[in-house]
Amino acid sequence: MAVTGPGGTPARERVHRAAVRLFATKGFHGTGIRDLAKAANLSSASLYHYMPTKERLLADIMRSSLQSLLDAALAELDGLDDPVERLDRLVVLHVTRHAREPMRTRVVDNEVDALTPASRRDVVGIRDAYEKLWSDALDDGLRSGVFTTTRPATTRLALLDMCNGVARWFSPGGELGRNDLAEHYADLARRLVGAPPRPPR
Amino acid sequence: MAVTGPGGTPARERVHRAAVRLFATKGFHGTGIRDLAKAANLSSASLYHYMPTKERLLADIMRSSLQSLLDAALAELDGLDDPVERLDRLVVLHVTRHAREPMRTRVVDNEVDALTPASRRDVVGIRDAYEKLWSDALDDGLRSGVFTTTRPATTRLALLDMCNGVARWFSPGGELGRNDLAEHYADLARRLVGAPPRPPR
Amino acid sequence: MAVTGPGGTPARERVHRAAVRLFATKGFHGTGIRDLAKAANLSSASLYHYMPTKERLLADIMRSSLQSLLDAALAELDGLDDPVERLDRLVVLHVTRHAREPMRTRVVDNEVDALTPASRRDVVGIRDAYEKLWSDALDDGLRSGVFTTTRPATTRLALLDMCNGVARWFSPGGELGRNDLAEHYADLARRLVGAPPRPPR
Amino acid sequence: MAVTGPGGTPARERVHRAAVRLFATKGFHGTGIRDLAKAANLSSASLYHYMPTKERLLADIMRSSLQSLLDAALAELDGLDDPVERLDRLVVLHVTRHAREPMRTRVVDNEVDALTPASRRDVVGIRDAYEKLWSDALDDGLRSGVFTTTRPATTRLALLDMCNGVARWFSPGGELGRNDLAEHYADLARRLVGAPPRPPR
DNA sequence: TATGAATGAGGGTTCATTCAT
DNA sequence: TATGAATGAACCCTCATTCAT
Repeated sequence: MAVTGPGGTPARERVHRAAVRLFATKGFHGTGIRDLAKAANLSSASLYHYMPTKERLLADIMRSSLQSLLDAALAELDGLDDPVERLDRLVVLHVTRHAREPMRTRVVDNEVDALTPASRRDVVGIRDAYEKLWSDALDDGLRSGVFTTTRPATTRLALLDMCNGVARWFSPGGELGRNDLAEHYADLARRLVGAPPRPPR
Repeated sequence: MAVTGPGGTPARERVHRAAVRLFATKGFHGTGIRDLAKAANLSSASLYHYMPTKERLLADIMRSSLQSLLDAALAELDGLDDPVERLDRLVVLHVTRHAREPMRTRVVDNEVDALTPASRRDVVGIRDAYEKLWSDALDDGLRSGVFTTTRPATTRLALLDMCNGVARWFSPGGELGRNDLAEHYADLARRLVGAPPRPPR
Repeated sequence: MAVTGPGGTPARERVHRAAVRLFATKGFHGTGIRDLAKAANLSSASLYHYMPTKERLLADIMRSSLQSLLDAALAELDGLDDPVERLDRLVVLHVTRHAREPMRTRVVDNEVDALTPASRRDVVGIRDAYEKLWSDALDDGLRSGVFTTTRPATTRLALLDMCNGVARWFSPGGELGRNDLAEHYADLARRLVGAPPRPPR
Repeated sequence: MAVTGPGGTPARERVHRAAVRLFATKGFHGTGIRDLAKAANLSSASLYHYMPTKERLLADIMRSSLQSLLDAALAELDGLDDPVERLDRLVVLHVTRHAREPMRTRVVDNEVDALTPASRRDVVGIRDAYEKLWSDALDDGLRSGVFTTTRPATTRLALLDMCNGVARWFSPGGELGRNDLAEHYADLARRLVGAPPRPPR
């Protein structure tokens, strides 16, 4: 039996949605518990039926966001060997997600410092596992000679920063669709690592 | 006769330094006026001799940071026509600055939303003027055929996001020096826009 | 089911009572939010369940006080034509109220300048409506010749000032009761406007 | 050698003037030391060359105001016996002063509660001496039968309240001059105490 | 489930005052 | 005489959180 509060949507979901939106636009510290309550159509006391703490709510959002991204990436890469294809897939997945959920992603990217040390360890752990997929693809490509760069570590960072940027400016209603955007970024990524361009469709 | 408070440094400077550091690491909303005071070796009341308001302090930091970057860029580009050289110079300047003052830059990049509408207008105005230098260089290069990309607007954003990222992870004491870093980014930037690689030294 | 806090009285009422007492004796600006809290047996944070703002609390007190006085006056005068009787009734009502609630009245009389422009407009509006009842009675009496004075406007002010004064010195426990006081003031008022003395009882 | 600060007027006087104006319009507690400084064209630190304390400044203003009123009243009444004439003179003096210096008078009337107990004793002492002149005149008149009232104490209060009111609404530029006003109040006062009207001029 | 009431701690800011210059 | 710098205490108000109902 689904329990839906006065907003028509299950309350827990409403709280998370509201939190994502507010944390993304005003920052964790800039968002008050009352803002959250109002946005979720709940009293601030009721909020605590759906979250243990404001900080834990943030941690949950970040953790689930990153975990889902990691899971998707693992599924995407499953069985693939070719570094170029792995890079392509990682970029397309990453950019697609960032374009589909820019708010959620902005929270993940900007609010790590607001976490408790314990939560922070968890979150950074997942993030590291995710970024290792990128490092591995890059390293393999460099070893096989299909990628070229004089500074692999720095190049990897540049590549990720470039892809992360999407969440900061992409607006879903714009002229450029998510898929076209992702394709374009795959092209850019190949350029960055010195891989041959993707064949035209 | 320089007036220096209990910290050995002129107080106004100490306040600004402390603010940059704290705003960068804990965020504007995460930084209390008492944190600021302690970091500047001042009472919280004394803080108000050196700033009208916490928000105006932030605005001043962002404004002066951006203005100085814009001024330096204008000086750097003065008299230059070649789009490739202009891009090189912009990237080197940008990355050097971001690596020299990562804190200050992080504040500029992350705390725009904490500004008053009025301050925000000012700050965004300067930032737009600065980014126009990049757009112009890119457009000129595309027109002359020395750059190639199917989506100029998106490519410009990707390029800037990549360069901005430096401020988020660069630590001055690391193995890679500021100048080498900047050179490497100039290489990456050329790749991104499809320009010929820079000749080896 | 009445909800009563640690003071035995409904909290909202306790807050208003305390505010009236403190604003009357120490002035609005001389009363701190902590004074108010202590007097209402509440923490200063809890205060804000019962008032939006210290200033709005003041405005509410003044508004309701004046409105209730105006309503009572309108009821009192309903159907009356004779200016002398109207003046008698106004004086008796006014003085009785001022003697019954000298604190509340002192706030109304002394703290208008502490109001926000918006609140001030409201409050002064009600006060003007109330004073118009006095003006009308005076004017009617002058027109009919039952009152005589060379300077009606000034006389009206003198009359009101005289009656307002009660709130500043009347203490409920004194030898003179509220009703006797009011009767005496009705006599004085008649003298002031040159009306015949009231018949002895 | 007169010492005049940057305002062209002796500084001490400027401070007092400013204090009178501000205390009258915003109240003692509503007036900050910085308001005072700005109004006196001085820094807030410099203020303390001309006053020991904000409270003592208030006390000085009130004391000198009342003392000067008392002195003038004593001079005015010197050698007079007739209660009616004494009352006339007191009213005219009182009203004239209140109309000439409404600000100063408002401070005296409204800010007694802001005084230190010690200052308060001083001030109230002078005020009591002054009011005794009124009581004496009234009592003498009642004894001699030229005044009639059933409640002398209350009537005296009503009389004083009426006269004090002038300071609250009189504005020097109005249609009614100070002297005419004072004459009118003398008429009203006679009415109040049941004395025969003053002969027409 | 849902919320009004309640609060200690802290938010940013201003207070009246002192003091070295 | 005049003032910038400095501050502890207090300003009004909001914070995240708890709890009885």
